[in-house]
Amino acid sequence: MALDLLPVVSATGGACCTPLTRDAITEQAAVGLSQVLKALADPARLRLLSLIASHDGAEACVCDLTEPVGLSQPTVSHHLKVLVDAGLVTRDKRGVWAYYALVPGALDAVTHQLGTHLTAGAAS
Amino acid sequence: MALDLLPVVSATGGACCTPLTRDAITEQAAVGLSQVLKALADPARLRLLSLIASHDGAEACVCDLTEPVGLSQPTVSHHLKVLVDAGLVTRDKRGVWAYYALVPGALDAVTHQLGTHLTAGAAS
DNA sequence: CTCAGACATTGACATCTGTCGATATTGACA
DNA sequence: TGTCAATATCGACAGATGTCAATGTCTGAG
Repeated sequence: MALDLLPVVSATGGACCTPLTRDAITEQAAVGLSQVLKALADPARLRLLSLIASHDGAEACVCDLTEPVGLSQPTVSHHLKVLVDAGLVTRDKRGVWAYYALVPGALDAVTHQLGTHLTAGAAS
Repeated sequence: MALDLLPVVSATGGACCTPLTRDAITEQAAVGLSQVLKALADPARLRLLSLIASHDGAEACVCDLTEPVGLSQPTVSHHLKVLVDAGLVTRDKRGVWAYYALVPGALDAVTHQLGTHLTAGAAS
């Protein structure tokens, strides 16, 4: 096929398009980053993370968290599971109580990716 | 009613609770922050933001964005509206074309709030 | 004025998400 | 072993969300 010899210019007329200066985020990276952001994008979960960070040693048990957020115990447990699945907190069951702690650096990784891909003129 | 004289200790037995070292994020701040994070928490919108950031001058028109993300034009327009409403990008219609540009500092404000409230031992 | 093209809006639909009540599971203790 | 308390899981429900086809709106060209 000699079709590849044809100039497929499609003649847009030199219109609106501005030139690219670098590559955008990949589909795969966007999906992964959005999954962590989805875990963060809820008022209850933000409060839970903040409460955990505010406790001594950056860890807290469910009984510390249920009352301040004003939600039922199953709902709090559900939100904490979402945060664990997103890799933002860890769960450590000691006896009857479950202690949740921040994962060091997890949030930094998110903000770093945001800055890398979503800031004008950011190179690496 | 003399009920308030009763010691309502509820005797939890001095159990699991760790002490607070500072105040957590307020409900109001959590709602506001989560709204911006919801706008970010979508693969298509992350790619749109990244594409805009990758264009010269950190701005791009819809015709630059529809094809790379692989979605229909109304869907892209919808996502861009979400980003505008969240204060992450601006819309500037010049003639027939609509140019979308990053809002400088908008992303920094988000990451700064995350670091302030969600990092262990972060003071202010 | 009419037409064509770029973009926004609408309406509809399937799917995802947050919430709760009810129930199951687990560990401490008598 | 049996009971109690802390937490997780299940089932159900209302509301939010992402997507597209169809249509509307606006601008520039002729």
